Amino acid sequence: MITRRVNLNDIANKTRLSITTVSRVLSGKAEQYRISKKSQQIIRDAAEELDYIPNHFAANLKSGKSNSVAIIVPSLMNPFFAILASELNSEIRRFNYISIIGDSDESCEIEKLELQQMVSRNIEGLIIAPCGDQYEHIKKLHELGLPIVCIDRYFEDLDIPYVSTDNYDGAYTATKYLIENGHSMIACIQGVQQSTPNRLRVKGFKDAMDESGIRTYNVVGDDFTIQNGYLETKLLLEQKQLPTAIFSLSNTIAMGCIKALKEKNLMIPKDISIITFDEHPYQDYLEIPLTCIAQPVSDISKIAVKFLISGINGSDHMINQVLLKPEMKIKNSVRRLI
Amino acid sequence: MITRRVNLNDIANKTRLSITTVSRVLSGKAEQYRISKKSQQIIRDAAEELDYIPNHFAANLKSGKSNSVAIIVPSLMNPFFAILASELNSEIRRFNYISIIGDSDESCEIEKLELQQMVSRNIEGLIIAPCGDQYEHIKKLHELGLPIVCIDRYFEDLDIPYVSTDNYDGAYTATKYLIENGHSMIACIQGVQQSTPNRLRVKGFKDAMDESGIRTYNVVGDDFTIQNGYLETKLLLEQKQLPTAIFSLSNTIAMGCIKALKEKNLMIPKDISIITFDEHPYQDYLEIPLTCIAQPVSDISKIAVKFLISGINGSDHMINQVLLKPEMKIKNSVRRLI
DNA sequence: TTTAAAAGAACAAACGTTTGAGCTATTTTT
DNA sequence: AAAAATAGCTCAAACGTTTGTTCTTTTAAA
Repeated sequence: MITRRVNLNDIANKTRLSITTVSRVLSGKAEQYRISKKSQQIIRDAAEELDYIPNHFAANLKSGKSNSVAIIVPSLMNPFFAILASELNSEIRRFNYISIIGDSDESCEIEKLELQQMVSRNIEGLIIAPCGDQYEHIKKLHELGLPIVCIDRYFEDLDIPYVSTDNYDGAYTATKYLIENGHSMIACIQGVQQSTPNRLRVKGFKDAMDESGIRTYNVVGDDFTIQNGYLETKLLLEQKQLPTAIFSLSNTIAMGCIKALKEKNLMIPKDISIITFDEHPYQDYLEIPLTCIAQPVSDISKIAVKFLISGINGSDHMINQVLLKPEMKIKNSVRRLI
Repeated sequence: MITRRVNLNDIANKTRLSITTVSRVLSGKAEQYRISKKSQQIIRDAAEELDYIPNHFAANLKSGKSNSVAIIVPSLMNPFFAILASELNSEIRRFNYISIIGDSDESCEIEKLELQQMVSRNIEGLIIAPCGDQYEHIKKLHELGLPIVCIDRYFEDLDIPYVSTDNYDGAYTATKYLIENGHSMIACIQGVQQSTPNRLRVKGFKDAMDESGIRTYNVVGDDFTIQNGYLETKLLLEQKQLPTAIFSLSNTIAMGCIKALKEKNLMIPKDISIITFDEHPYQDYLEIPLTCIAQPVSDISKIAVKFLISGINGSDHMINQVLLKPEMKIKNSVRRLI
């Protein structure tokens, strides 16, 4: 800014009242400190007239309250996280907090750096979908007293609050559904292996398979990206024995999957069936709407913010680690084989 | 935070050096102020050991540099803006700035409020896709010296820098393409009417129609949402005389469009052709990949950030209002009628 | 050897708020 | 009429940095 911003001092000078009084009126503490209605009006008018915009930095320096929280997700390019971040952002704003959004690009190093930057900006809380299984830096902050809520990805054996989907249940349900429809040659394309959701989804998949006495199955892949879905599907299609169904562990993977199938002129669900984790608004407009395990993104956001705000206000919830049930939405991408 | 954070004073005490010296070393001004290598090392070691994280608020209060900029878009739910915000976010980070992302929800009131909040957080710059044609609040900030870059939507008659697509050209090209393919009954579904891109797209559409001697055409709609695309298409399909082609002015509108057509069992492009503004990664996976006018989102982001950083550094570009040519990507959604 | 310059580090004020404590004038209670 | 309470407001320190100036010590030049 070229021109100096108007500050409390300017208003104090103009109104011939003290900075203290002005501060108290403008920060809503007028009643508490018995400032007369008249003075209040004078101050408010002056503030209005001078276009006063408070300096949060100065305020925070003294009060310790920054009114900002951080949101860190592994990739904003992934629509799942983009939508999540967007919902969190507006939910947080409802509590008069501002959010600083960070993208760790699936890198623990970047995650640490971003976290540092955000702490140095005096965030009062953190909502994070950690990118891996490294949690030292997060744990340290938690122990320092920073309210933290993990979303989507979390650490099972830490006592950091989290809100996520019941990934095991979702994967188990999806797999059972495939099996019930007569599939037994099922390939599973996974995402980031060391992430909790991925582990649990794979576990749900395997358990369902095992329970049904199906011994041979493939679990491949290593990233929640279109790219990974595409490449892994390509590879799967090279095998002598083609799978009759693919279980994709994210919407991005599913997209890559579809692309690879298209290239081979394989039809869904005629030639191969697909079921995927995640719902995406556009999924319904695909050639074949995909049967999916929809995560309750809105609920996750709302609960996460609720937990965080409670934490900030020092009133922790009794339970603060929740898994919400996902919903299977049956469309047209799974063929009935029996 | 429960525990007090480590500050410069703690490090000064530990190293028996002054706060000033510590500050200078840790903020990279050691050489400039001739701090000995030895002292530098001592200080850096101590900082490391104590887990020092600088307090940006305090730093900013003195220096005036907040190292943060604001990004405000009309709706993060719209993938176009979500992707744009995401790209801007990472581009800005490359310059060691942090971005605060805001969502004005297509409301000028919210936009003003957010802007206030951000200014009070001492942002050094602003990248905004303003939601309407109201610009007083933005102009005021600009005159106060805050570097601003408009993206996507902008004000033609202000001298605020902007980076956007050549919307007129895109719309003109798209319309001509439809006409060349023998279409003459063309409906255009628009978005927010008072936005510059929308106005120019409509103008491009009309000019192309007029030039081709086509006098009758429909321009309907009022929002860049799936909802709007859906409803307007529904209405269009109620008419006695159906259009042979629809020109959708955004990817969201196109989605609504497709939904309405599906419900009526109309096939693209057999029964009706579609061309749309915006490209979306998922668009290619639709039943019928949509022919579209792709905006150079990455380039827009990079140029916008470049302009902004120049502005912040006080070195304004000669030209700072640019329109990038969009690219028509021909897929399969337009039928050749002749 | 004296003087000047350079190296190395510290002082202290400032940034714009918030906040506990204190002050004066007025009103209420005794 | 004196004492106590209340209303209304101000003082001044503090938050954790940055920064222009100043101080001391060492090194180089005369």
